This record gives sequence, C-alpha cells and structure tokens, in this order.
Amino acid sequence: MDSVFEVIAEPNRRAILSLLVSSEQSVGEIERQLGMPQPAVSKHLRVLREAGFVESTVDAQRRLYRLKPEPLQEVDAWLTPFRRFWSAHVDALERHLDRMKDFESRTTGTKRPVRSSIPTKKKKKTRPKPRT
Amino acid sequence: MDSVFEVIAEPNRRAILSLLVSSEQSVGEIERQLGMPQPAVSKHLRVLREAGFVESTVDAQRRLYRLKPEPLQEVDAWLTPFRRFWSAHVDALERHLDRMKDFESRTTGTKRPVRSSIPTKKKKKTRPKPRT
DNA sequence: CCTTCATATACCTTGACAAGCATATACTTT
DNA sequence: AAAGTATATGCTTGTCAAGGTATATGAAGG
Repeated sequence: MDSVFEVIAEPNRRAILSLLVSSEQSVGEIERQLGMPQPAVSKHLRVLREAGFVESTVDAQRRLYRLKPEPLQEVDAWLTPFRRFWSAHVDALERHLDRMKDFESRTTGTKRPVRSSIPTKKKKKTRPKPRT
Repeated sequence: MDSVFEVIAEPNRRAILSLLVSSEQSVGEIERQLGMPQPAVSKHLRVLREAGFVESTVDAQRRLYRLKPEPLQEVDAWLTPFRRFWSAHVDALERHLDRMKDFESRTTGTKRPVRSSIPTKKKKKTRPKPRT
C-alpha cells in the first residue's frame, strides 16, 4: 500500500475518512455507523494510520481516531495541473453555451453545468467569434 | 473498476493522465515517453476511457487520446469537506509557528511547510495567547 | 495484394488485498 | 481474580487486476 491513492481506492476507507471529518471517533463508533465488522474497521484503520491519514490516542480501552491532513493534501496537490486543464474546458463550454443562449432559452428545463469550485483563472470576457 | 479512485490508484495510469494534461497524445507517444510496453498502454487507456478520464479520436492508424475533466472533478469534489478540515489545521500550525518564530529563526536552514493552494477561509489574525 | 506500422485484444500467471472468522491483548469493573 | 468490554492481529480463502507474450484488427504505402 505504497501510495495515498491506493489507500483511498478502498470504499470503506473513504467512508471512514468521511466519518472522521466531523470529529474524532472510536473504533466502536465507526463500526456502528458503518455497520461493518470490527476487525475490518481495525484493519482499515491500520492502513490509514500507516499511510498518515489518521492518528489515534488512547482513552481507556477505546482508541480515538482523528484525521491528519497531509495525505489528502497530497491528493489535492496532484490535482493542481488538471484544474488548469478543466477550467479551460469550462471556459470553452461557457462560450458555447453563450452562443446557444437565446436558442435554448426556455425550450427545456434550465439546467446549469457543474461549476468548478476552484477557479484557477480570472474569468475572461467572451469575445464574439469573428466571422471566418 | 467501478470507482474513479480505483482507476487513479494505478501509478501508470496517473502517469498517462499527467502526460495528457499538456496535450493529446497517440498511444505510441505515450509508450515512448513512459517506456512501457504497448499492450500495457492500451490496456490502461481502455480503463481510463471506460471510466471517462479520456476519449480518443482516430487519426489514420493512430489513436489520439485526450483528457476529459469529469472524473477528476469528481475527485476534487470529494476532497471538498476535507479542505475545510485541514484549513483549520493550517491555521493552528500557523499560530504555533508564529509563537516559535524568534525561537527557530536562524538556528536551522529555513524550510517552509507546504501551503494549501486553495485557501478556503480568510486568513485570521493570530491573537497572542493570553498567559495562563 | 502484400508488407509494415499502429493499436487492440486474448490468454495465462502471479501477486495483492479484502472478507470472514477465530483468537490474542489490554483495560475496567465487580 | 474473573468476567466483560474494546481493539488488534493471525490465518485462510476467493477475487481481481496487472504484467507478459502472442496474436488479431485495421489502415497506409509500395
């Protein structure tokens, strides 16, 4: 399990991470919320811990697990070059939609495309395409 | 290979995606740049295509592959709740480092921690900790 | 047409890993 | 100390995917 990507490839591990984002949890709490056998939880937690996604502290017999940011930041960093790429695509899509605007206007239900939450560029004014 | 996370878990596939971010490439070009056997490239491209990461067009005998944004945007979206989480942590780290500032100053080589490229919050003024 | 180039697919083998179950460790309460 | 609770670990098994090699498809050019 060398890379962070392999670690988050497993659905149950992603579920555990999502649980921990709100607050730290014990193994038993995770077990109950996810309805998975306790050994499974412990094993996934082990993988997550060894990869640096979580850390634990002892509270009597319980172990409280909480998130650590670094590995997920690594994933975030990996996405960076691609964000540049897809923001260009959204731009192109927008230009296209702009040209389609009064065409489609109210012929169908108004459905907007998903917007990137992280604009990597200033919005550029859409120049009307010069006639060829 | 049901989820996008499993697809990007494979290092060679991530390498292919990284290659394609600059521009579309043929199978042979990918093969050469990554130094991997052609059948391997084709198989990974198949997985990527079926998961929507890439699409291809035919250019004579070549196939040109290019990126499609959606699956990676999905990964980006999955990270959203965690960004909130770790921005809080960076804040805490900053407060800590602030307090350490004149301590470490030039005792070691100046090495800065990795900063999140996507601030999810305004920078908050660091209040000097009141004496306990 | 026949050959060459570019890419895809089929088949096989191997290794990794998750699931399931049993058991061990460790702390707590009585 | 014994019993109970919480968590970890060991072992076995089945599955699935990646690598390797060979072969198939298909287009281009002589």
